[in-house]
Amino acid sequence: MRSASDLTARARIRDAALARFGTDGIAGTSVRAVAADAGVSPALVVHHFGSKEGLRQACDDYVLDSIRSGGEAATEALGEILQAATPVRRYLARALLDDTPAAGALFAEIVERTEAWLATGEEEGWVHESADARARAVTYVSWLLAPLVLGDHVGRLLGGDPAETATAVRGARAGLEMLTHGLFADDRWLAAFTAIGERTRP
Amino acid sequence: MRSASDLTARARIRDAALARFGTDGIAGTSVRAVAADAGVSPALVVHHFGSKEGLRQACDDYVLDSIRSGGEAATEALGEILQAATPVRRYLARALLDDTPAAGALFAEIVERTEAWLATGEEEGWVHESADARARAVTYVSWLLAPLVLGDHVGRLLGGDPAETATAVRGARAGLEMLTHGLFADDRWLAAFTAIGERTRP
DNA sequence: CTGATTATTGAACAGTTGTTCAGTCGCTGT
DNA sequence: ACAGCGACTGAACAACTGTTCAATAATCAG
Repeated sequence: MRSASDLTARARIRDAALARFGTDGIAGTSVRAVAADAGVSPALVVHHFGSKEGLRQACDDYVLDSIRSGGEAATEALGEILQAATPVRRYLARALLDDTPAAGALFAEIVERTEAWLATGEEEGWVHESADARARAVTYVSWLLAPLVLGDHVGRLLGGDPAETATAVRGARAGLEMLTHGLFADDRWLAAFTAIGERTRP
Repeated sequence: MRSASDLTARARIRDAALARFGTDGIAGTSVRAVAADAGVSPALVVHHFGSKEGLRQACDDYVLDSIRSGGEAATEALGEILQAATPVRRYLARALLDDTPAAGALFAEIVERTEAWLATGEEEGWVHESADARARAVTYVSWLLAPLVLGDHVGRLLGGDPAETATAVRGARAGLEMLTHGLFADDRWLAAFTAIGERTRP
């Protein structure tokens, strides 16, 4: 019933909320603004979603479903995210920063998948071994999401439109370069940081 | 005059705003809440800062000064940021997402410094060469800031308190590992992405 | 067609928002 | 002592907030 008629006012409200929440933040968006964007009355928003919080949860669910149904492998999921519609990206970034339960679950889920994926890579020999597989997976995922959250700044400095696919690809390629050939030619920084780690837990 | 008496009500208001803005977002924070945290009347905060926007700009300036005066080299600046007081970190993350002019300037500034720093490294031989130095610098900086913006999620999955220094060090070490030895043992992903880049601009 | 269920609205509510203003307090220079 | 000045406040303002509710329009089963 829901997915059958997804061009209804309900869907329009959700899309409007997604865009506005992503642009202005959840707290910075009024129900009236969402209603105006969707071309309906504020009362209809409440009728369909119960409350503003309900509307936010509906956005959470929609974004989660969009991403989960996107790709199976973690890397493909990343590609989907990067090329997904901009409103979804922006909303996801907001949700991650606002520490929405759904966003937290999604982050944990991606980390889980990534850790398994990297473990497979280790077994098959195309991923280097790590001293701390968990921390590596978490850091890797946070790096994947970084251009998503900081998209505006990254895009601005890379010249093109932040929403432009070419800009995202350019940044991602530079990242893969670092992840493949490494950035530092010797281990001076790694050694220094390892020393700090030892000093923290003597 | 300002720095002379930095324990005044004005400073207390700024600190309270920094914390509240970082936690609840700027739009989600009321002047009354800031005033209550600082133990003053709402009228006093507008007396000192003109408006809520003025208060936000004062926070911007304060954070920028804190970071700029921190370290000279980019890496040291990073260390300062990571170990800086949590409210400043949170506020900076919010400002980056809200696309504050000051935050944009700071991001550009860090990228500039980092690009120069990496160029020096290339000359001195401890940084690998890159096909796109600019994109690499931008991506590298966004990776540096990622755990800052996603601090809550990262910290949660790394077990410890997100504000705990040890947790941040653990994640940073895993990152340096990837940047030193690389993550991928062969260039299958890099080749694939380079192909995508070529396909985007034929 | 009738009846019932759903979609949709306008008006209104109580509370919160940022901001204003007249006025009080405490200090400092003369 | 007294005038001046900045820190500081309580009360109030208009605008906006999320939400409620009765009433209307549309849809659909029988």
